[in-house]
Amino acid sequence: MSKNQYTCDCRAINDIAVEKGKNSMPNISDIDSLSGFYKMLSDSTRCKIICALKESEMCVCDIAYLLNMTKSAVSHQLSKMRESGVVKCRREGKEIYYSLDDAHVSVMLELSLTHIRHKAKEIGNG
Amino acid sequence: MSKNQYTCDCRAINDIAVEKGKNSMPNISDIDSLSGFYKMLSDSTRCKIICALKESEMCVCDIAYLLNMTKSAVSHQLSKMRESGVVKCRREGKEIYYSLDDAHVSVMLELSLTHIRHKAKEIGNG
DNA sequence: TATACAGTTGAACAAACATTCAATTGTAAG
DNA sequence: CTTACAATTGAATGTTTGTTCAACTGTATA
Repeated sequence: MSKNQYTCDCRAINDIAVEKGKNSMPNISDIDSLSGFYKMLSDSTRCKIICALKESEMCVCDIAYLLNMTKSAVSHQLSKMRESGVVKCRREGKEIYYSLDDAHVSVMLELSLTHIRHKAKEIGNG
Repeated sequence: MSKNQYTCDCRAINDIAVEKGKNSMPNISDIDSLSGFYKMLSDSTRCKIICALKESEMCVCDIAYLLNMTKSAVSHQLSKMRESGVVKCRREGKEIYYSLDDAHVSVMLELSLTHIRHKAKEIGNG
């Protein structure tokens, strides 16, 4: 395994490790979906919205009030979340009600929260 | 429940839903840790590094070669990942070997990948 | 039809971020 | 001590992104 012809500026040192990594690497499309999925969860506003909607559906005003934000800011985020299939919505009169459209997401949030609290405790105890 | 005094530009419409959301909302510190944790996973380069290190430890050259990137770019990312406790490292001669320092992370990545593939299939089948 | 309000949308702006580049540190070997 | 190379670091750059602002759409009601 020698220097490759693109942007890498060195030779691989451990050929076997590199080969193993190469073989188990998901394809680009899957990697992009994966990082995109986490990008959706990487903003504190969106995390809060998911936590709120886990309890009950809410209209934009409810969420804006709860999070102390403008309707516009909330609406922009909900729009992104809708595009990526995290939430769905329905109109009822003047209001538009949002709810979670991906059961897996809130389960994962809970799981991660437990993990993070556990890790914080570990660090706390040295 | 009336208009609040900060940046929200409306009244809450469903008081009970808002109250429920409020009561179950994690504290700010936990929300920040949560979104920060996902931010670490939200970049495709970092996802690839985690996938690679799941197989075996690697030095920076190996990773740079495998991902076709410069050592510098890889090193910058590894530095962030080390700070947030995702990877750890050890020196061996001139090389510095990186490995995963958080078993939970690679389990979660695998879980999310399964979820994403399943969802892609759903959409594919209508 | 006019008013009020829920919600959306696009442009603008500032902050965050990933990569590049050049300089530097640390270690091994001649 | 000098050379070579692995790796790190800080500044610079272009891109992405969250929020604001103002204008707009859609629905209910007087």
